[in-house]
Amino acid sequence: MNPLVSALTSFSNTPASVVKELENAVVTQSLSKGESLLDIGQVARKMYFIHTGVARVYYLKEGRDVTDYFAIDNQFIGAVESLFTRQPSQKAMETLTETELSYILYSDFELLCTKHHSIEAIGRKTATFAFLEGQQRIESIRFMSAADRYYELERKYPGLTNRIPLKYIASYLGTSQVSLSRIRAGIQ
Amino acid sequence: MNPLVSALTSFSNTPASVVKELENAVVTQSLSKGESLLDIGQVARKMYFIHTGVARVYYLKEGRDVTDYFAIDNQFIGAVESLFTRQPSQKAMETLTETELSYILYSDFELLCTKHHSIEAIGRKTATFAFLEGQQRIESIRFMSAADRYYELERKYPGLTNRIPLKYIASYLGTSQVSLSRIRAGIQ
DNA sequence: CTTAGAATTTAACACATGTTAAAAACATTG
DNA sequence: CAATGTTTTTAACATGTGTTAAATTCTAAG
Repeated sequence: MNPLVSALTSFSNTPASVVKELENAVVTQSLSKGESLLDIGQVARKMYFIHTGVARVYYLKEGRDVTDYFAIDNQFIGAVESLFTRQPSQKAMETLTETELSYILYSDFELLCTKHHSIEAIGRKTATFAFLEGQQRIESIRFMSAADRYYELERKYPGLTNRIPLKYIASYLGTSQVSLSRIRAGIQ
Repeated sequence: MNPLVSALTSFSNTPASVVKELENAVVTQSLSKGESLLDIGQVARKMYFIHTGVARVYYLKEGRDVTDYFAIDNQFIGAVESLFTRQPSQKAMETLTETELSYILYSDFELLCTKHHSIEAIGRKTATFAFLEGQQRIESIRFMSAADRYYELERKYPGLTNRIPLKYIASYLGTSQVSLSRIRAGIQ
């Protein structure tokens, strides 16, 4: 089964016929490093799911490149605000390594939600799950130091910090490259 | 119509019979200032909706009282992690003023989700909306100063800062009471 | 292997914000 | 209207982190 479909349907029991409809709506792609998945100003239309590789969502804040988050392994990635609101995205997405991924058009997903209660249930659970992840992010930003967030990132994604430039890590952690360097040196 | 029901059904078209089922599941209460809606360690079971008054979600972080967020006017409030995960809540809830509110048992809401596709759709949209609000909170924590967040709070809830103790505001804004005082004094 | 460019670390300084503690302002109650 | 306790502000100091810029290390191409 397609990894995206399998991730979605793991949230809920889904009739085989409905799974098949989902499968039909999903597209799989191989991309090389540094390819754009979405540019700033475009309306996002696709929910991506990374099979292998690393991608990031980023944006420009007062001229500076800020990484919003990374997706790796078996994770969803999308410019979620733009997907939901259908407004031009403030955020862009790109691959940071060679990447194998799938996507589904969000409009197709919504059609399937309306058509099948079981998909709607998946949608609710997925959104709920995403909400909880957001809450955890809020907690970690509010109460963990940049150092702690770095160690947490290391723990969660061992080796990531050697695979991609540290400037992306620094802005993701909400700190400067210099401070990240001090953290890595153990200076504090 | 009950304000909680009306807030939920505003997200989506809902058959009158289903609305009636929702109404039957909702309870309305009047509470005085300083009443507990949930204690730390309890499993949250209720989604609250404030008609009038102010309530807050808070928790203890290293012995200190930290306000997670406020609810006021026509807003939902709940210990959402605990509701969703059914684990004992790290967070507590209390009223800060006299409060008129409604609640629905989350288990009842989930039953209605399973029973009616239209409620499931409301659930998905509610969760999506909550997710987007969380994302905005993340942005404001990451990129706005405590001063800016204070002015934003003033703008969004005029007069709130005169209705409730500043220590709650300070911890909500993620700053100290002393810094908040400096902000209010315009010192910076 | 050499060299140019990028990425990372180190250095030096400025400054915003936290901390503790005291003072002032405000609220509440007898 | 005192008197007491609570809330808010002010003061003084320490420190962590951002900034700019230079030094070093790493990477990749010729």
